Amino acid sequence: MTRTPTATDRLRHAIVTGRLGPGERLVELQLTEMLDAGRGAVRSALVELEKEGLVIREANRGATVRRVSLAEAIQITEARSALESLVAARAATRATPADRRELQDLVTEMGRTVEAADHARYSELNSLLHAALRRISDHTVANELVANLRDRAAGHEYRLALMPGRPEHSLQQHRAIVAAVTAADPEAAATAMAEHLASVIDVLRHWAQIEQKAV
Amino acid sequence: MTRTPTATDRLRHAIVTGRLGPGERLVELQLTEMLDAGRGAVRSALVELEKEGLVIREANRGATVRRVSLAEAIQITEARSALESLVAARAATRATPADRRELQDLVTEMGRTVEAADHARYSELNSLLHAALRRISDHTVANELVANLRDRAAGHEYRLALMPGRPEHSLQQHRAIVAAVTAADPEAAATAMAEHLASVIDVLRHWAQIEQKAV
DNA sequence: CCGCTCGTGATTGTGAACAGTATTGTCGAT
DNA sequence: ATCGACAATACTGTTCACAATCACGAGCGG
Repeated sequence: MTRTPTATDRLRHAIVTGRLGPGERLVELQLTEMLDAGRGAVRSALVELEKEGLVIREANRGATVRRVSLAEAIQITEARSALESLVAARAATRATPADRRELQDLVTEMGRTVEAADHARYSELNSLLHAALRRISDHTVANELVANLRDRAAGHEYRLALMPGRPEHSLQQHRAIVAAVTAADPEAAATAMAEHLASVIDVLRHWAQIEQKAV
Repeated sequence: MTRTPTATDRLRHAIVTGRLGPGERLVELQLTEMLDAGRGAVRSALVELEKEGLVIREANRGATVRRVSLAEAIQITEARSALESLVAARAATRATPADRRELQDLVTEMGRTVEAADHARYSELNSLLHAALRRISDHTVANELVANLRDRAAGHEYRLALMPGRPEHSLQQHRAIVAAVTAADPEAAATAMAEHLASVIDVLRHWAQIEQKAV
């Protein structure tokens, strides 16, 4: 029984997938037909998504899709790094033999997709791997926060996989994470995860410099 | 011009200060007079506070103040630990001389209150110190998350200061944090903060065991 | 030609009424 | 006395209309 997605879910999806671009105006009346919901539900959705950091609302001036700057994307990833390190450490202490198998299977398939240069599938496996770690960690609070942070930075992360040489780099880091988790070594898992996200942050910083030059 | 607190702010305050206890029913019509706001604003406040984890809403059954178990309080503090370590590290790299002075003044006053056994003032200084670190860190994303986590666990933290011997212990840890920050040593600041919150978690775990025996 | 004021349209904010749903209390049968 | 059906109640969820506010542009004076 997978309950039907709420208006909030649909609106969130439209934003993180980019169907509604940054800065786009969100007029309540328009959203009622787009989401097929009453104005009350739409208002509620806007309030929720504002709390999630996906939307900005100004009094009497309406809501817009939030523009997240590169500087903010870096902060988001830093926070994610702190939390996902915790998640990885916990996963290392809690993973069952079946879990370890699953993680290893995921990285081996990631290796194949890197060879095949299948970016879309790689990105998907990437998500699956992180999701698996979150499930194994069973840390409700951290998982909720991480999920939110991921959504917020979605607009900036999608181009990561397209960077030349990046998948190989990323693959190695994921191997290190999974190795630490399967070895039940929480400290190593945390540092491996931190290093992985630190390298993501490096890329973002690099882009930030380019962007500044362009202006 | 400090803008007047919204209905959401007032309701949040009532919950974190314990004026509305865990499990208490939140009837919209009652809240309209308690907060002096329309039902729309009350609804919006409930949605927001649900996102903040302070309130639970069930369809057609109304909202209640969320009960946070000790196990959850531990998770919350773990997540806070991860994020506040990041905050402390950033504060260490960004603190100005004036900031360092302010931090040192705070710990010396904390020392005096410990001698005087002034629990209330100590708790207040504790908050001020953490708040100062957050301000100095200038890490919007992490600060927002930490503020939220702090509110969530508020119901469990208030009794920490009453534990015998705890203030002395806590004071030492805060000294270590401030020392690392003033020394501009981010790694040391992060680990000092992590140790501080680890000891808080230890106390919570200790309580959890007692609680289990009591059942 | 520039700046200011004032109207107008669009959109949010709010209050009231109504409908839908869970809960509680009551009555009757066994 | 206990249980089940059923009515009464209390609340939430939704809709509607209207008031409040802001952005934009026209008109006017300098």
